[in-house]
Amino acid sequence: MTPKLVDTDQRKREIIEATIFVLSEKGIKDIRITDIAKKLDLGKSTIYEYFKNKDDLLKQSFEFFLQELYIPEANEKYSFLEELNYILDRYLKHTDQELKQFNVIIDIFFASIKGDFKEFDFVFNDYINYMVEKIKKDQQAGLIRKEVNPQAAVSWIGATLDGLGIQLIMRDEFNGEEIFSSFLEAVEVYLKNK
Amino acid sequence: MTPKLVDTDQRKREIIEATIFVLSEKGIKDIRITDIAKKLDLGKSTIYEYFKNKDDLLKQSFEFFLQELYIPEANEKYSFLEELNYILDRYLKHTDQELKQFNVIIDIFFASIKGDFKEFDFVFNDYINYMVEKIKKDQQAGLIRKEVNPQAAVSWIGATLDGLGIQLIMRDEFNGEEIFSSFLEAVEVYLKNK
Amino acid sequence: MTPKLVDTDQRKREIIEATIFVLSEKGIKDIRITDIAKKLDLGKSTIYEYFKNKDDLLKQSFEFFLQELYIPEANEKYSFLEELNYILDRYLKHTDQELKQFNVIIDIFFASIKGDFKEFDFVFNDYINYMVEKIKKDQQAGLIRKEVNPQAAVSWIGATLDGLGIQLIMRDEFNGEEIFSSFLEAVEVYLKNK
Amino acid sequence: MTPKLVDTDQRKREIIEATIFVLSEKGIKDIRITDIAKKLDLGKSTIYEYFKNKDDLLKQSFEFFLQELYIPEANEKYSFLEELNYILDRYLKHTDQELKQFNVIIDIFFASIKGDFKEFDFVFNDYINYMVEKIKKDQQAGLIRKEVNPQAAVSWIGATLDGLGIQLIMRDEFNGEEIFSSFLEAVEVYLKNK
DNA sequence: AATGAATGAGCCTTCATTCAT
DNA sequence: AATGAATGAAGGCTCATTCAT
Repeated sequence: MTPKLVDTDQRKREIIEATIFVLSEKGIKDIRITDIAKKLDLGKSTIYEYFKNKDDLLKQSFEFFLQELYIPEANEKYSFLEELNYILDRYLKHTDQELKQFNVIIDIFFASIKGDFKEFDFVFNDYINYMVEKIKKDQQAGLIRKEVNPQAAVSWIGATLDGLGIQLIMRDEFNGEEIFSSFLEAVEVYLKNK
Repeated sequence: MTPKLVDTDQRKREIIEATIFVLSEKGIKDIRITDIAKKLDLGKSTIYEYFKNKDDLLKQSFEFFLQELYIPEANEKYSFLEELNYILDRYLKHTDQELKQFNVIIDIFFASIKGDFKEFDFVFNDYINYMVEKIKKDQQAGLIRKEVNPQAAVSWIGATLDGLGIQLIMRDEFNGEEIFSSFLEAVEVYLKNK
Repeated sequence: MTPKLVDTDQRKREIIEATIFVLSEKGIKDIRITDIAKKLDLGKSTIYEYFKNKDDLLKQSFEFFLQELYIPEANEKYSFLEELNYILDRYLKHTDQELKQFNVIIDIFFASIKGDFKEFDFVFNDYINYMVEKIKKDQQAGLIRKEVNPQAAVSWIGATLDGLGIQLIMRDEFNGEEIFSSFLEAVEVYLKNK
Repeated sequence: MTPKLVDTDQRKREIIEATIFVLSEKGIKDIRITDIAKKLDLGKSTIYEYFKNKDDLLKQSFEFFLQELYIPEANEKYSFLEELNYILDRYLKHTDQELKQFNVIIDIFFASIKGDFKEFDFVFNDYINYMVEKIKKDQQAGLIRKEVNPQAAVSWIGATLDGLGIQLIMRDEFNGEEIFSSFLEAVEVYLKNK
């Protein structure tokens, strides 16, 4: 029994990573199996050894991408407002590379909306739940007033983040600085308002 | 010279309306000229008598759709907050029919982001400018504090509206009532905060 | 019985003339019924009142065009060499308008070769016969030596004219002057050589 | 890595040859990708694996065809008149197969004139240059008189060859023998005339 | 495990032609 | 006599997917 020359899992991951790369360049509408194969210098049919079909490949790529993306790990110690601040800061200082990644998120987002990949709702839900818990903790710590409905607040604040992310991509002259500080001020006033 | 048997403007409009209908059912990714023709019981080629190509048809359909959609004139008398209230109210009481329309907006929105129909930026820009003016007027009327940067405020508030609209479609159990009132409160506090 | 408002023959001729015009602009491969109708400000279907189909229209247009073209009338008094001279002179001093006409001839020529309009052989045959007769007359008048086979000579001289006509159209820097005088000299030497 | 089961170069060549065959049967106006595929018992889309599009296929087929056709090397030792003789001889003794090939030349020729494949001018130019050089050499060897302008002579002699080739195809009762000898005599007299 | 080659299904688009009025 | 409107038929091309090796 000879050892595997190429780890199948490894190869699978390579394909997924190539998929995400191509996705970030071309977008979901224009991605072609051929592009991915070419990127890896593999035959098209090889991809079908690892994935049932294009949809399967995309789905698994999305999953992988999202897992990599949302790692709220070390942020446990931050308050809700601090984290919001941190997120917007990342929006602001994004690299071109990150901007491209953002495009992938948008693709997943809209595919999810359109029902093509309904199963990705959970990601957004997970994130919302995480933020809701944060607000509750802050309320107990007295950082946020008790009258605020955490679910409701996170819903619209999350919506704003989504909308701002879209603007970030769309507008060439997106004046993040001003907009974010206006938004942050509003959230702060609202959450602490006595 | 025989009188026109079919009003071509009328027919053109029929095609556009059919296009929007099919769009709301299938989405921009899956719309086929065949579908539209079938819906109208027309031959495929007939459509090409009225539109240069698929892109042209979609573009004109989008234009028509958006014109029908955004008719803010009558609202001139409302203040910014009142109008925001009004918009969210329409979100809340939407019919199934309107929900489907929302799907079309998402498509236009997405296509616009993705650069496929860059020309529709203007619609969103128009709307933003309209809101900015409203805030300025309210600031002069003393309804909104002078410290607020109208541009910045409208940017993030608009983003929220976009994000909420998306949630509206995505989530089956979207608790609009609570979310909107939380959002409105935050905006109000922010704009009037002394 | 009211008099005809538009003479049908007149209208038919108009259509034919428009066809030739469009032909000279776009060539046989790219001519469209629509173009002809548009040129005349007529409905497409009107053309079908006068001609069975596109082929019929083209055929009749060709016929008309050729009849107009080859009018060897007054040239009766010229000798063969004089006429050759005259033809080449027209080649040389062609207007842009005539060059376009030449394109039509090429089209007819090749369509005829390709068997699409086999019936136009006769035109070229007519012309050849006309030239053959001229040579014979010149032979009797002692202008051309008796040893020359009129049929054979006209065949290759005609071939040269065809080939030169093609070069005239093809080559932007076609140096007619030199080429024609070389050709004429050769023909003269050959026909008169004792 | 499995060995190639089908030699792609071979297959590409097969497609080109099939294209030329269909071209010789149907002509450029009526050739369909379907025809070529059917001839080879291949799927239409297979052809698109080897050629970018129909134009590309035609262009490459033309190139291949012309390369096969014009191989004048070995004739270096012949004088201009000998070569002319040789060419006309080939005209005369053409097989049916060659006659069909001639049809392909006509197509290329016509397409080239019409500007559809402008790039094939070079073939004809190459041939003309080759002949011009031949005449110059003969002039130095004293076989052709110095007064002859090589460029001009080749132009009209080439034109004659073109025209005669066309007649060859068109006329069922083309009396080559007589015509060619008349033409050759004329050329000889002209080139050597003192 | 890898893939080269092939393809079917399907889409957009063009254009000559028809037919009721 | 004229034509507006509609369309069938056909062609080019794309792309995910298969299958033998």
